Amino acid sequence: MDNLQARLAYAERIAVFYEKAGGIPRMAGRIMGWLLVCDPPQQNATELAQVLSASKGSISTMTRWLLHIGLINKTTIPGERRDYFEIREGTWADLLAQQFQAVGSFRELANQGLALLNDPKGHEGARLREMHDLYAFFERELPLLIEKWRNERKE
Amino acid sequence: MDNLQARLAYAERIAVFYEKAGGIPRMAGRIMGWLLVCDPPQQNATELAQVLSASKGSISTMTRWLLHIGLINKTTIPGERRDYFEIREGTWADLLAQQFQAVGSFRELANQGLALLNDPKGHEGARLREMHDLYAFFERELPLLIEKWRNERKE
DNA sequence: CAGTAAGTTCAGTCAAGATTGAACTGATTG
DNA sequence: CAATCAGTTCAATCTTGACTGAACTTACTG
Repeated sequence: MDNLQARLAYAERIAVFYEKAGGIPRMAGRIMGWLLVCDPPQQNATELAQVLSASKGSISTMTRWLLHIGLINKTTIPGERRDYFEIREGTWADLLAQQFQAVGSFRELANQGLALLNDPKGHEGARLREMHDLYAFFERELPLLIEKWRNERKE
Repeated sequence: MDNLQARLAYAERIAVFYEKAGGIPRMAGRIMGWLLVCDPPQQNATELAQVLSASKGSISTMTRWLLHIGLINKTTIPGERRDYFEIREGTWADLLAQQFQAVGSFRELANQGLALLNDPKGHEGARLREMHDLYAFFERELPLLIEKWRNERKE
């Protein structure tokens, strides 16, 4: 690999981004970033710890977490006892779909708020009704969009 | 207000949610939550500090931030020198639109990653191409959705 | 102009959570 | 069985950033 430094810097940029945007721990973001540009695409824990200058401990914790979230795969090569990690195919659509789930919770939260008001249908409830209607709209539409994407992709 | 405690608990729930989902500071979330269910919908800094058991300092910092982001309005009642804060109308659509902006940045990040590879169009680039295509798709579609919402709303 | 009320700023404190490092388990190999 | 390697766990440390409280600015009011 010629441009190791550039790729590492890239992994770092990915990490910073995901930290801000999605609340993903820095080190987990580094792993994701590195797995996006490393060669070969499969890497074991020791390699990750070395190239990212991280402890085995945090690699272990974060890979477990990334597996749990479903962003990476753990594979083993027959005859080897090391575990290899790689970006899971379809990760991104799933990740977005998961983030979109929050929309449903917000719609629900708006409902709970309306239940607290004396006159939910009156002027007092306008703030929460706007919130509710918007989130309900997106709760309906976003899954359709993801569907559309998956169909376009298949062709 | 009869159910003060319930409304405060609600503000807290909103705060926790936004903290997880969007990286919004806890106290800013409390202010948003409270402004959603308080009566009247306008509240001044002193009232906020009192009801939320917070220091004037953090109220000042967080209201400034919320104003900057555009989630609330600052209004003044003629003849009074206090500032009143309220949820801005159209806040939610704007907030979503803003969060959707991140999608564009991700598409851009994917591009930068592809530029690092020796053979972006080959097998090596498959991971990043998937990321790129998905985000490009949503970068195109999401603004249309918001548009659609705004139109539906107007009618 | 003194007094008071509203709001801002900022240095210091505190808490949450990421990261490390060392001790551990378990599997493999000579 | 001793030695080594891969990986996990967890207590301790370190970092980041929210929050407070006190000193300050500004503006109104008698």
